Amino acid sequence: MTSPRRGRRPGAPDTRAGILTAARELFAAQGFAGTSIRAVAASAGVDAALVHHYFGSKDDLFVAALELPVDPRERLAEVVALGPDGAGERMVRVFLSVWDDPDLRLPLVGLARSILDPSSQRLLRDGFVPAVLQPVGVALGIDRPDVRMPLVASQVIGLILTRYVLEVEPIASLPADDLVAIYGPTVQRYLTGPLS
Amino acid sequence: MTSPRRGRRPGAPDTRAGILTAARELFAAQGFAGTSIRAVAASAGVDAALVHHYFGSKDDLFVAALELPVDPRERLAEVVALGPDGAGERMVRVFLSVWDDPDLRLPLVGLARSILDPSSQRLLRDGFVPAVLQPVGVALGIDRPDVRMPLVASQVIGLILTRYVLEVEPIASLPADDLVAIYGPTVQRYLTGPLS
DNA sequence: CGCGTTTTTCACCATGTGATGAATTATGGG
DNA sequence: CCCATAATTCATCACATGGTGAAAAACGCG
Repeated sequence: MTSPRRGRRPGAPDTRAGILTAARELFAAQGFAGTSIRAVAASAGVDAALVHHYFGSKDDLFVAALELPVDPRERLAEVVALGPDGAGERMVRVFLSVWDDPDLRLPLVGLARSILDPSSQRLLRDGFVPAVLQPVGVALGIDRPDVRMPLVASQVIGLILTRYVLEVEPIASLPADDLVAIYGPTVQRYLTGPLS
Repeated sequence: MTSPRRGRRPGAPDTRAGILTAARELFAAQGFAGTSIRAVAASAGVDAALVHHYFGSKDDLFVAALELPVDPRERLAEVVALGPDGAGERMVRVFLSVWDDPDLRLPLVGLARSILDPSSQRLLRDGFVPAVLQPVGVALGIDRPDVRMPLVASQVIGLILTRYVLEVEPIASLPADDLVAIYGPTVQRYLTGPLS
């Protein structure tokens, strides 16, 4: 395609979607700090000013790129519906299936890379844990959800990071069923089992 | 103190140590990307060129700042010496005590913040797990250390991040003994217990 | 067809970053 | 005391970044 010196491209190229795709890939691969707007633009085949046009600031691009098309609470509702028995395995299975969804993987990896960034770490501590996980514990009717759900988080975070971000073998490539069998009992104990 | 326009300061100020301290604090608080050499210099009360003088590049400063005065393998030797029974609790206790050491906290937090940085993530996947953890599994004589030690890592990483970096309550403030009681059985099962 | 709007690039800005080299000051040994 | 060396700052560089505004091209509606 021959680009004009300026101005609108002919046809209906969805450059906005192209930018989002490029952003998701780069944020996942390189993290927020390691990804420049120019890199996103180059990867999308557009000029960097167009990124600003569509998304405003880099922060706004990040938010748009990492927007999940599903609400994790809906997926976790499947866990709650059947009560606390066996909830450990069901939770692990839900987390794995969410992460194994091709449409969600890049945004989720991009999000994961940002959790240790001081400016973003409250996303997890003050967002995900209280707003997503705690209500699950409450809905399950478990004892002390305020204590137990963070324990669940500590294992789930470790599992997700080692499998999908850090790619530590063999965790990275074990079948989901194996991981459910391994981690289900851990999560179950954190939910309902004895803690000492 | 009135600084001269240029030149050596009188006396024996250990500006090199001051720079290292400032670097440790800032890398721990803001991560590598969020910490500039000028910020380190300002915090140490010196000119940024002095940071280059003593440490060379920013990468070299990072390596120097995060150098641990202890070899974690020595601390983990205490775990190994008593064999696989009870090794779960001993491991959790060692990790907590290492992290609770005031001299080690800042370098460790700085390191932790870098584990999800794509350029550094191999430190953990190809460094810590095979070089530090795997030999512990081998020395303990457990079955399948190549599979089990990464599982241990997944929980230890989750615990350390939620307690010391993300500061998720109540994990962040529970006494170490409570955490040993909670996480010891998990690590023990990953070491020697049934995985399915 | 003309025009307003949308899309897109070019040109540029301010600021910050990691890094370099020269000038200056202090120190200690001969 | 002198001088070589080490420590320190100033001045500067090349480059990169997020961001802005104007000019140009395409589109679709009246």
